[in-house]
Amino acid sequence: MTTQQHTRTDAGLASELRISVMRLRRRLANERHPDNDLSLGAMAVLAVLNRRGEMTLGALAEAESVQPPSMTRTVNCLEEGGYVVRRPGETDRRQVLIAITDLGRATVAADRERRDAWLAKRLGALSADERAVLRAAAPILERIANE
Amino acid sequence: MTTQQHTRTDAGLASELRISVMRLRRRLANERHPDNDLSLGAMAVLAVLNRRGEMTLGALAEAESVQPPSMTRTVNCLEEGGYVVRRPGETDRRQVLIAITDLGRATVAADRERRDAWLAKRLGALSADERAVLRAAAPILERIANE
DNA sequence: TATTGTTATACTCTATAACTATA
DNA sequence: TATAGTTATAGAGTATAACAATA
Repeated sequence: MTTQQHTRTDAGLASELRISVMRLRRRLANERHPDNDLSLGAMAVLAVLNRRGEMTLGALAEAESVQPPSMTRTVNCLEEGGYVVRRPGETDRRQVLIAITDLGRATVAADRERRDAWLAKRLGALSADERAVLRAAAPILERIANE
Repeated sequence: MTTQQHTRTDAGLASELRISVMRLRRRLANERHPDNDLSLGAMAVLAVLNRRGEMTLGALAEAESVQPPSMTRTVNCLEEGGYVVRRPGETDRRQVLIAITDLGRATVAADRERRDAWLAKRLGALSADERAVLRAAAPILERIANE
């Protein structure tokens, strides 16, 4: 009985979460950063590089849970814009090391400064309790997504 | 000081949430339902129709926060599969009313029964506290997305 | 041979603009 | 004219398969 109730509750929660996540992501994807032409995914890659330093393309793909060809495309965009540079791996020349540039770092910093205006504005409209809930939820969502 | 701290915290939260939501959504989109060939969005539309009854295409588009052409496509898929039926509006024949069929209802029911196996499985692995956090977070995310 | 990354190709979901039918 | 929906077209983001270079 208790188990069944849990199951039902989890199914409902899964459904609700799924729809919320889908919709929120769509809204976020439509909110573009005014100062640059980078997509949501590209900005996320830039943030990873900024945080973790130079990485191989493969490691970057794994960190973002995408396939290597997708990451190649994203990195191409970033490189064309001068946000990152590629260089061949030193010990293994099949690898490609990707590093963030000064422009990339400045972009991340500027972006963080007035980051996610759309979302932050809405977060600001929430109560402190609601924000606390989201703050607790974010790492759980992250963990689920990375499993 | 307090304000600044809030701002900083909100920016960080926005960033974290954004990345979590993006990634989780991508994972979810890759998890297909084994019994049918419906996309995540199509299943969501079916769920709305199941809950709210017959709706016009425009109302459905607004409910899902997509543009009418996108909804036309989704409804085409659903209609081809026999999950919904179209009929012209009675008072206004420009409108198209979309209703869920028995197959559609059965699909929603079956889907709910073993809904979101991927997500529910992961939710089941969480602690009760963590599930409670997500249960509280889902409607907040939903509200943010619908604003 | 196995692995790293790239190229080629295709699919899904979304959008905007132009069009049709009705009001 | 204005509105509801559709068709046509395009763009972003993702994937798989085939390929190149290196190990």
